[in-house]
Amino acid sequence: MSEQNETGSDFIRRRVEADLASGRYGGRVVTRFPPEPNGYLHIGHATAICLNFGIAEQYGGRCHLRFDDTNPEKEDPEYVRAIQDDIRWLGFDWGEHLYFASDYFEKMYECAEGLIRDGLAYVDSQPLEAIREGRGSLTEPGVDSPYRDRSVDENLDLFRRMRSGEFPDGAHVLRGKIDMAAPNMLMRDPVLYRIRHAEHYRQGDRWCIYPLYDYAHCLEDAFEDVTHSICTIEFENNRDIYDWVLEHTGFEEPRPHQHEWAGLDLENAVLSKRAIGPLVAAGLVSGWDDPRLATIAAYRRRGVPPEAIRKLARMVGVSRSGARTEEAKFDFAIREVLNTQAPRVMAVLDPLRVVITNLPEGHLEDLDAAYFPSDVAREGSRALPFSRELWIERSDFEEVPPKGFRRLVPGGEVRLRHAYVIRCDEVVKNEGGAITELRCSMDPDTKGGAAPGGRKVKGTIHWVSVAHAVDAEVRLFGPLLEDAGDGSDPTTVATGGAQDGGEPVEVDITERVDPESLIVVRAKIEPSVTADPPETRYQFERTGYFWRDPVDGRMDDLVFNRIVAMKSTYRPGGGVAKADESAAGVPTRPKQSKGRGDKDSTVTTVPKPQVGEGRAIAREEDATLRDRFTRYQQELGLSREHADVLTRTRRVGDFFEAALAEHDDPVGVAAWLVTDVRGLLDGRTLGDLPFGGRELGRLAALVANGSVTRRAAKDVLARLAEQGGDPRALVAEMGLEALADTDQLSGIVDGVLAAWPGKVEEYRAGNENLIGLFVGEVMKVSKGAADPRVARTMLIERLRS
RNA sequence: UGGCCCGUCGUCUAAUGGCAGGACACCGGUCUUUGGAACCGGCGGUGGUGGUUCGAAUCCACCCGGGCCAACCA
Repeated sequence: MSEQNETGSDFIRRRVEADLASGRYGGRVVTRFPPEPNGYLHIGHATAICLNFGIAEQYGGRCHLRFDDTNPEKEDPEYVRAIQDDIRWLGFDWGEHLYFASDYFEKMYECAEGLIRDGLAYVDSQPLEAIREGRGSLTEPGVDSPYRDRSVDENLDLFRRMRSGEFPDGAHVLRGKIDMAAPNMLMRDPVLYRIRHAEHYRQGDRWCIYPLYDYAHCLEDAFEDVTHSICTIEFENNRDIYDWVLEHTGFEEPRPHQHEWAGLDLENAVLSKRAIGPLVAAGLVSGWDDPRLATIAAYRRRGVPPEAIRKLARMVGVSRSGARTEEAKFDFAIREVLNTQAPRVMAVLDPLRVVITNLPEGHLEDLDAAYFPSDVAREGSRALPFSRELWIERSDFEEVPPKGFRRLVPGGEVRLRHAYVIRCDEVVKNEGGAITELRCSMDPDTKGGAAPGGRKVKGTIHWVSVAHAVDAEVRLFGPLLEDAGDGSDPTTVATGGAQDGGEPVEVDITERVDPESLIVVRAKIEPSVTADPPETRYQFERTGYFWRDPVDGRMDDLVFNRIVAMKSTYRPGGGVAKADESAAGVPTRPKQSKGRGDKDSTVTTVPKPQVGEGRAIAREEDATLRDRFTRYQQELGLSREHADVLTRTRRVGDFFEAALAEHDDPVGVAAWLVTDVRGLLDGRTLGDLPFGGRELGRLAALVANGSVTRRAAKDVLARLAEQGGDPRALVAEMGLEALADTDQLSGIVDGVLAAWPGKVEEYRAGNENLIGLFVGEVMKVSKGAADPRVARTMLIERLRS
C-alpha cells in the first residue's frame, strides 16, 4: 500500500516545523505523554503516544512520560506500572525522562503564593454549592465571591494554614482572580487548589492541599521545558487558563503551548475509563486486559502486534475534526502486519468427521507442509500427519449447497490442503437427521494437492487427522456491548422521550454486555503447534490469526485467542456474512454505521436574511452606524451585505472611509476590506493591524492603475498585516511590479508548458480543468506579477496550436 | 439568551487561492493448493445559499449540522 499518508505531515507537525524554522524554541522539540495513573491505557491513548513520541523521534527531540498524579483519591501504583509496560510494548522509550506531577507540588505551591502576592489569586471560603452557583450559567455571567477582595496578607495566611492542615476538606479553596463574567466558563475564577485530607499513593500524607488540572498541567509542562503540549480537542476551552497561569507565574516566551487534536474514536470500542472500570469491578470481563476490551493490555493479550497499532495511528492521521474510525481499518492493519509474519497451520473449530474409505485402518503418512504460501518470502515447513479419519469444518460441507459454494457437496470433490483430493460418497446421519460423518474416497494421484491432467478442483479446505489432532480451547471475540456501534457514551443512553426532553439517563453498563461477545469453542488443531514457542502467532488457514492466550494458555493448556478473522469475500447465497461466522458458527450481528449528521435534512428553501443580527442591533443603538448603512448602499452603491459588514462597528467604517480618501472606489475597496482584510485578521481586530485604511486605499489604487496585479496585491496585503509599511515600497521590495512585458510573459508561458508535457497532453485530450494548473504555474513562476487574464489567453492559444 | 471549535467519497484523511488525491470499505477482473495474499480496474466527495476573485474545498457573510464548556476530576 501507499506510504504517502503514513509519512505525511499533519497540522501539529507543521506547527512544530514552523517553530523549528523560526527558531522559537532554539531548535528544541519536547513533547510529553501525561496519563493519570487511574486506569489502564486504551487504543486512544496509544495513538496519542504514537503522536507525541513520534514527533519527538522525527524532529530529534524528546518525549517525557509524566504521570499526572494530582488527585490522590483515584490513583494507584498498579496503574503506574501497567502504563509503563504498555508504552514500552508499543515500542517507545522515554529514556531518563520519567516524571511525576506530584514531585512538583512544592514548586507549584510557591507559584501559587506568587499569584496571591500579585493579587491574582484568593482564598474563597464559600461552600461548594455557592461557588457553583456564583459561576453563573452558559448564558448569564457569574457573580463575584464575597471573599474575592480579601487582602494579600489574609489570602497568604489562609493559604498557608490550608497547607498546614488546619482546615477540613471543603472549607476553603484557592481561586484564580480572572473574570467572573468571562464568556469562557473556565475563566470564571477557576479553582486552583482544594483541601483533601487523603493518602497520596506517592506522597503519602505530606500534602492536604492538591492542585487542580488547569493550574497544575501547564506548570508541569513549563517545569520540564516542554515545547509542544499536545492534548485532545475537549481541552480546547482550557487553553486560555493554560496561557493565563504561565503568563502570571513568570514563564516568559518561549514557553510551552497547548495544541489540540481530535484523538481516536474506534467503532465498537469502549474507550472510557469510566465505562471500563465498572465492568472490571463487576467481573463481567476478566480484568483490564480482557481481550474484548480496547485497552492496550487487552490488545496485547489478544495477540495484536504493536506494529499494527502504530500502523493504525499512521493510517488514521491527525486532525481537529471529530473522527470515528471503522473497525475494518484496524482489522486491515493487523492482517497487514501478520500476513508476512504468521506461519500457516490448520485448525478445525467446528469439527465434522470424514472417513477416507479407500485407505486401510491404521494408515499414516507424514506430509511435508510449508508454513508460508509462495507469496510470502519465508522458509519453513512441518510434518503433517494424514490418516484414514479426519476432521473438517462443518461449514465446509453442504448437502444442499447455495449458489457459488466451492466446498464439499455430496458426490463432489474438494482438495484437502497439502494432501489429496477427496470425493464425498456418502452422508451419515443420526436418528435426528443431523450429519455425523462423511464417507469419502481419495484420489492417490493428487498427493500434495496436485490435480493432474488439467483437472479443475475449485475448493480447498483445511483438515486435521483425528488420531493426531490436539484439543484446544479457542476464544472468539466480538463487540463487548450491544449497540456499541453508535458511538454514544456507553454509560448513558438517550431515552428519546419527548416528556423528558430526551436527556441522557444513566444506565447500568453491565446490563449492556453482549453475552455473545465471547464465544468459546473446542477445536481440533494439528499437533505441530505443541512444539512451537508459546508466543507464536499463527494463521489458522481460512479462519483467522490466533495465538495462545498469555494468561490461560501458556503452560500445558492449549487456549487460543482469535486476534482477527480472515477477510472474506464469500457471501453464501448472495447474502452478507463474515468469514468468522461461516467458519465457526458465530451468529451474525448486523453492524451499525453512523455518519456525521443528516446531510439531507439541511436543505432550506426559505430565503435567509444575509444580515447579521448582532450588527443590526448595533445599528439600532448607534445613529452613525445606521446612517452609514443607508449611505453606503444608496450613495456608494455597496451591496447590502458589504454595507452590513462595514457597519459592524465604527472602527470598520472609519477604516473604510480612510481607504476611500486614498482611492475613491467604494465597491472595490469594500470588497478588499470585507473579504481579504477580514481573512487576515485571524482572531485580531482591525485595530490590532499594523496598517490602516490609508494603506489599503493606496494598495487598491496600485491595483487599479495596473502597477500590480490583484493576485500580487494579496501577497502585499499579507505582508502589511504582518509588519505594516507603505504599499508602493513593499511592491518594489517584494519585486511584484506587474509584468507588462509580453515577451517575458510569453517566455514564462512556454516554460510552464514545457515543464508539464503530460498535463498538456491531458488538456488537449479534453481535460480543460487543467487550465487552472497552467495559470497557477504561470502565476507562481511570476510571483503573481503576470496578468492572469493575459496568461490564460496565451496559454489557450498555445494549447490549441 | 453565551463563548470557542469542527464540517471533503460509506469511513479516515490530503490539497495552506491554481489538477479534488490517497487509504480502508464496497463492487468487478486476473492469478491462486487459503473464498487469504498479490496485481489490475471500477464506484464514490467539498453541508447549503450568496459574495469576493481571472480562478474558491480554501477568503467573506448568512444559514444548517456536529462537538466542547457551568467537578473542589483529568
